[in-house]
Amino acid sequence: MTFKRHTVTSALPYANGPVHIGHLAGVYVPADIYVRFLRLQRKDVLFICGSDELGVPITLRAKKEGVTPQDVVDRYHQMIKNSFEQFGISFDHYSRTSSPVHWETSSEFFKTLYNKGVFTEEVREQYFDEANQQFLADRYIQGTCPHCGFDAAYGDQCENCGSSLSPSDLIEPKSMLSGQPPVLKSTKHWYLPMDEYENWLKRYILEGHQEWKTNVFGQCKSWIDQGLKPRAMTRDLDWGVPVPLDDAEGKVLYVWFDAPIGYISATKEWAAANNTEWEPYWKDQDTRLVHFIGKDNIVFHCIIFPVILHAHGDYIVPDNVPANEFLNLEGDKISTSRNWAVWLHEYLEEFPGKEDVLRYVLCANAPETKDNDFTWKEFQARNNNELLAIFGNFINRAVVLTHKYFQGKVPEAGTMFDLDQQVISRLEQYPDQIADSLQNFRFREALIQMMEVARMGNKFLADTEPWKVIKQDEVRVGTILNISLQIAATLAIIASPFLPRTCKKLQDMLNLQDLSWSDAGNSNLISAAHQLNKPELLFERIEDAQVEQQIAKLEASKAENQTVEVSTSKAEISFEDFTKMDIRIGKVLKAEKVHKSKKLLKLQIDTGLDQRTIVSGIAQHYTPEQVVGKQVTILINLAPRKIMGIDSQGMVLMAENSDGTLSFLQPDQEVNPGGEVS
RNA sequence: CGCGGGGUGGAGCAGUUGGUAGCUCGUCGGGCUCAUAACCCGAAGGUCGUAGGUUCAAGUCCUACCCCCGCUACCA
Repeated sequence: MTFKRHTVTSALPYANGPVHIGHLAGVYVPADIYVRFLRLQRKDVLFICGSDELGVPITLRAKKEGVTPQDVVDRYHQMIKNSFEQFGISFDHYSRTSSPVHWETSSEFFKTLYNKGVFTEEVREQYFDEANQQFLADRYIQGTCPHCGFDAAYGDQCENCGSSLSPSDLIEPKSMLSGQPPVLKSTKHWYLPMDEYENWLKRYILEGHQEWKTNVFGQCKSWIDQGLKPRAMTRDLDWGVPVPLDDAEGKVLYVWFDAPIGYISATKEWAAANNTEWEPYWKDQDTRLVHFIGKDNIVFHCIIFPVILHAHGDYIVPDNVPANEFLNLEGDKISTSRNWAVWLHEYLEEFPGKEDVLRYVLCANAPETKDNDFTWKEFQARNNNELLAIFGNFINRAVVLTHKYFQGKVPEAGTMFDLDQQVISRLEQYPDQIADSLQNFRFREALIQMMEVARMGNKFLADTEPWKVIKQDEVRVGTILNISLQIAATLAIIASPFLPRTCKKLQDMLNLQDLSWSDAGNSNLISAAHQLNKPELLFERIEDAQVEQQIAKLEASKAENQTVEVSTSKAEISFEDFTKMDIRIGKVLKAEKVHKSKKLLKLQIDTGLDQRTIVSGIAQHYTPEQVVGKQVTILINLAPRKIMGIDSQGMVLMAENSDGTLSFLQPDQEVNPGGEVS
């Protein structure tokens, strides 16, 4: 099927922090490469994005900082928008979900579905935090797990034993906002009955889109096969798009309902500003809709949003959703809260003019099939050994030699040798190959092929040695350089989706304009006697010092994390309270893993008084063999508790390090079992 | 626990229907020199996560297990 136009979206960044290299590698760089490629093919393409500005975390952040949610999103929206622009992500329009157009659009969308009778209404009991006057999402409730007794289980899941919970399962629930016990209150919500769309989804994805990436397809298949459940499309919250119904006071649209509609709102804004129609981009069957996202977003873009669009009836659904995996940084997960990231706005300041270098590195190392790692050493190596040494060097050789021997005028191609013919015919094949990779979202592969063209140019020069031939045969040198410049010209086209700024420079140097993809591979792209401009270097070497500085910066934030994470002290207790605790030294006699548990070890301990069983959550830090025979400190008069069906009679005291590792508290000399701690 | 993706020489990836393990970068040695040292020649480096199994033959098929990441928390 050939498409008449393309609507390309990239995931809306959440306006709760700046953009980092993980976002870029996963979503924005590939999306931008794809879009620039389509534009070069002179396709009708619209590239849409915007800030996601609604939802709970922003309200929490605002509260913490003592400002309004609007202040928070204004700050980050501006910051994100600017850094994208400076970096060269070529959105046709970058909007935000707090814009009036978006509120109207998502509100109308909801109303349409409501009027069509798509939603089901349900009243349910939900926990409510009275101090904060708000309903609590499952994740904001903590309590004791009914299965393993872990006292910091969340309302949706216990991190200790892994069982999935609902908030009402928790023993002694507490609000994580106020620390107070929440109360149950009934509330009405509107649900999207996803189960009713299972057959449609099966046809749409499982039969219709087997070409989707394996990670995406597999995830969708698993969701559909497991059976879908109705999902609430509204929330009790004061920061969001109000539910446009009479009996919906204090309720807003669920962010995953309104956020993808943000793509549509942004399109409307763009159309209005450009005096054109928005509807073809969302409603014509010959439009190809593509969403670039990260792997955590798959279900929303592949299942929920398509169901919403389909239920509405007027809209097309995504034709592909190329989701990437995640990028790590120097071996650790990127984390906003731990400041373990390379922030785009900082990169732009610290590496001015090197936007393309980052694009190149992130594309070459993109997490297309699995999580990958970004290191500054690799960044340096790819710049120095690939961009500079292979790409930049070839261009420089070709242009410098042309100036040297022909005053910058493109020489005539004379008699072609076999080698020349071979190079030309390979040159002709590359653009189609690269196009094929790009169309199938294999950006890494496309990038390698593009670099092969530069490599081929270098090899051609080395094989033909014009600097030697010039002494005998100037006409032959003319032919050699003519061909070299044709290769350079093709590079100026096929590299431009990846390296837009560099290729702009290159085109200026070659004195070429208005190139399109179909010109690439043409062995007569630059005609004889065409005047080139002066050579200038496309890349500069990145020195060790620059890279070391970045690594030092990261180490500094790592060090900072370690000092900050000491938790504050607990409330004061009386001496009597203290003496109530019977703490003793014991010895581990036996240890075994608790079946079906990740973290628990069942320990048999000699307390001096008796031998008893204690279940301890240390399996991720110690193997059973390591703990047998160890002296440990135990609280022996703790009320027994059943954990995973085992009676645990006491608690082994552990010290926790800032990185979460646990170690035993041990006396520094052998003490007999039963020895008291006081 | 469940489900999805991944686990191939130092790094990033290919490995089609099972038949001597390849590519790019890096490392070491040599050649060449127009160029911000490209290109050529050669070398080192892999128990293809682990353990079984099927087969004349398995990275490739089957079974069990281990590790990393994600989803059910609005972190790409």
